[in-house]
Amino acid sequence: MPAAPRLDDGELLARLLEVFRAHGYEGASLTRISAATGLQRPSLYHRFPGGKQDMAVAVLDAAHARFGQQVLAPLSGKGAPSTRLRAMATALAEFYADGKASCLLDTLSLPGAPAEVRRRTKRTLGVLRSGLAEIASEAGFTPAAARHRADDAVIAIQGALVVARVAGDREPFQRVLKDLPRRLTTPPGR
Amino acid sequence: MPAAPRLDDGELLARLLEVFRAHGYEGASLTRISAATGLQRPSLYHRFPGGKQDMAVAVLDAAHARFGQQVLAPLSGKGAPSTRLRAMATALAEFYADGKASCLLDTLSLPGAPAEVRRRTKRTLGVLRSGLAEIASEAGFTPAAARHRADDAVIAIQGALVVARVAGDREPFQRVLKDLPRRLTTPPGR
DNA sequence: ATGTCGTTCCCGAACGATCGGTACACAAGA
DNA sequence: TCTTGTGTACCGATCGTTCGGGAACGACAT
Repeated sequence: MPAAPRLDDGELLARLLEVFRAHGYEGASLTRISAATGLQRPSLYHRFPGGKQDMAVAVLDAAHARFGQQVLAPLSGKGAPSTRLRAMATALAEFYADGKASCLLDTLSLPGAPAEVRRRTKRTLGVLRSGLAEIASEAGFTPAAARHRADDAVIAIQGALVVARVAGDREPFQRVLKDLPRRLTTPPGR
Repeated sequence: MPAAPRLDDGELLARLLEVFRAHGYEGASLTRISAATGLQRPSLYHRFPGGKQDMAVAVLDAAHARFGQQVLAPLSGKGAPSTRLRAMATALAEFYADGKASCLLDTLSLPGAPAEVRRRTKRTLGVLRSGLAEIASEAGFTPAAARHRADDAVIAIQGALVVARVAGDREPFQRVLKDLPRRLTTPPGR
C-alpha cells in the first residue's frame, strides 16, 4: 500500500536505544533523537503516537526481548553451567559494546522518567536476577546462596558499567565478565 | 556586615546535592533546584555566578571533601584494616542514606553534563579507587591484586546503588557494605 | 492507460510551557 | 551609605507536542 519507511523499525529502535542509554530519559531530547535518527520531530510522533514515553517504552521492550534472546537464552542451553556463563559473558560484552555503552536500566531509572518507564527497568532487572539465580542454583547453591550470587553478579555488571563511564576505563568491566562463571559456580571455600 | 542568607552555604549545598544526585545534571532544572532550596533563580545566580554548572561543581567539590573526611579518612586510622573498613562501611551507609540515595558519580557522569563536571566525577572516583587499593595493599595483597580488589569493591558499591534504585531493593546494598572488609582483606583461597 | 482513492510516511510551521540566564529595584544589617 | 542577599519581571532558546498538507504507493474503477 504505502510509502516505505526511511528507517525500518529495527534500525530506528537501535538509534533510539543509543540516545536513551547515553543521555537518560530527560537528557534524550527530541532534538537529539531527531538528529540521531534523521527523522524530524513530527515524524517521530507518527511512529510513536504516545510521544517520548512511547519511544522509551519501545526501546525498553526491544532491549528486554533482545536481552532474553541473546543473553538469558544461552543460560538455558546444554553444557556445564560455566560453559553457558561464558557464552553469556560474550553476549553481554556485545550488548554493552565492551563497556563503552551505559545500561538502560541505569539511565532510565532516574525519577525524571515516567513511572511506566521505570517499571519496565525494574521488570528487566528482575528477570536478569532470576535467570542468574537459577543457574547458580543449578550449579549447586542453595536458593538463598544462589540469589546472593546472582545479585552479586548483577551488581558487578552494573557497577562496572558505571565505572567504565565515569573513569573511561573498560578494563574492570572486561574483568567482571571474565570472572562471571567463577562468581556463579565456584563454591565459597575455594 | 550584610543581610543574612536565608540558607547558609552548608544547608544550601546539601539541598543541591539531593537534587543533583536524584535527577542528574540535565534533570536538575533550575525550577526543581529553586523548589528544593526555597531560593528564587536569581538568588541562586547570586550564590553561583557561573549558573548551573557552578552549582554542580560546588556540589561535587563538597561531596569530594566530605567523602575524604567521612569515608576515606577512617581508612588511614589505626587498628586492623578490617576494623577500619567496617568504619568506612558505616560512613558509606550514611553517605548513601542506606541505599535510598543515588551516587553523584553515576548521575552526573552522563554526556549531558559539562566536561568540567564529568572531570570531577572521574577525579573523585579515582581517589576512592586509590584509597581502597592502598588499604588492600596494606592487608597483604600485591599492588596488582590490591588494585583489583579495590576496583571490585568500588564496582560493588556503585552497582548496588543502581540495583537499589531500579529494583527498590536495598538489601543487596546493605550486604555489599557488610562484605566490604572481607572483600578487601581475605585472601582468595579462603 | 488513466484517474481517483485510501493509506502510509514524512516534514514545515507553529503551539504553550519551560529551559537557563539576566537587569534592576528593594530590604536588611554594617 | 555601602554591601550583600532576595524578589519581580523578563529575555531568547529549547522543551514536548500538534496541525495540516505534500509525496509515494497499491487498489480499483473507468
